[in-house]
Amino acid sequence: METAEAVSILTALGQNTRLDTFRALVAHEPEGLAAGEIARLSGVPQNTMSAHLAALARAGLVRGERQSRSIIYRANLETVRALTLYLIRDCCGGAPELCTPIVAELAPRCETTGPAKEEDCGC
Amino acid sequence: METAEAVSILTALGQNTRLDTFRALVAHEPEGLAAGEIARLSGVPQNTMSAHLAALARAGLVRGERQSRSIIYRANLETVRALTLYLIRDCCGGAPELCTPIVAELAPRCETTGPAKEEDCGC
DNA sequence: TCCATATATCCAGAATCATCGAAATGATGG
DNA sequence: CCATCATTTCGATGATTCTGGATATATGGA
Repeated sequence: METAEAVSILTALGQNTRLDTFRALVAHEPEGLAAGEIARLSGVPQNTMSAHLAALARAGLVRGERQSRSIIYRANLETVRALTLYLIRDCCGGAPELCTPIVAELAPRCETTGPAKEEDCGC
Repeated sequence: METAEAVSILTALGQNTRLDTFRALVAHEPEGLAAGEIARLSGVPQNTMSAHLAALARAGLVRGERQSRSIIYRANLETVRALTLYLIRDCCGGAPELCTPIVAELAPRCETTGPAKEEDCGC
């Protein structure tokens, strides 16, 4: 991932309404939510929410698909995965002390066989 | 981490100059860089960079320490670690298909014993 | 004390963003 | 075709952010 793309994703998530919206969509995977329902759940006017959803979509964080009258939005976890790996790799390249604790915390199973060595860390 | 804190970190990194600056500081760990040197490397006026560094510091992403005349800034990887775990856990809670591939990609060693089971994933 | 260096703060202009009322677009059923 | 519903687009307003010139503060040396 290029830095410019990371900036756009970080900017999209760096706003309260949008981060909340994204979290709501993640929580409603895989069914998704209609745009109007998202707005109603958040107590935000529909056109305001529409603008935020467009921003999230531009960053590749959500995708909207027309389904009859409604447009169903769904979270795109692949983008979060790419952003996460960008952050970890970009940091881990210069400082492996970041990668190891994250892996250790996410996959405690790996701890029983010892933490991953630096040269095995995909960073 | 609360969502409000995550928003402030994401906002701080969601700006080109600041993300570049942070990356430069990560690359110069653990010595750090003087504020003026950062500005010169980026070709950004000194006072503009000072404002960006203040924003990064407010988000806990960097720390400045006076050393004689200069103020040496250093990246705070702990904040990136916390943000990363927030993103993964917040997403993984609703969709474990995010956590597993990240762990698999970061710690290939864990793959040889099979990917972590969902109930073992710290998400 | 005076000067040079290094950085932060103050301030203002330009640009971008968030918000929302009003109107337009698109889909469905009668 | 018309009425209705769901959503987006338009347009305007207020708030925030980015930027950089000028100034203030802090440190160290002569």
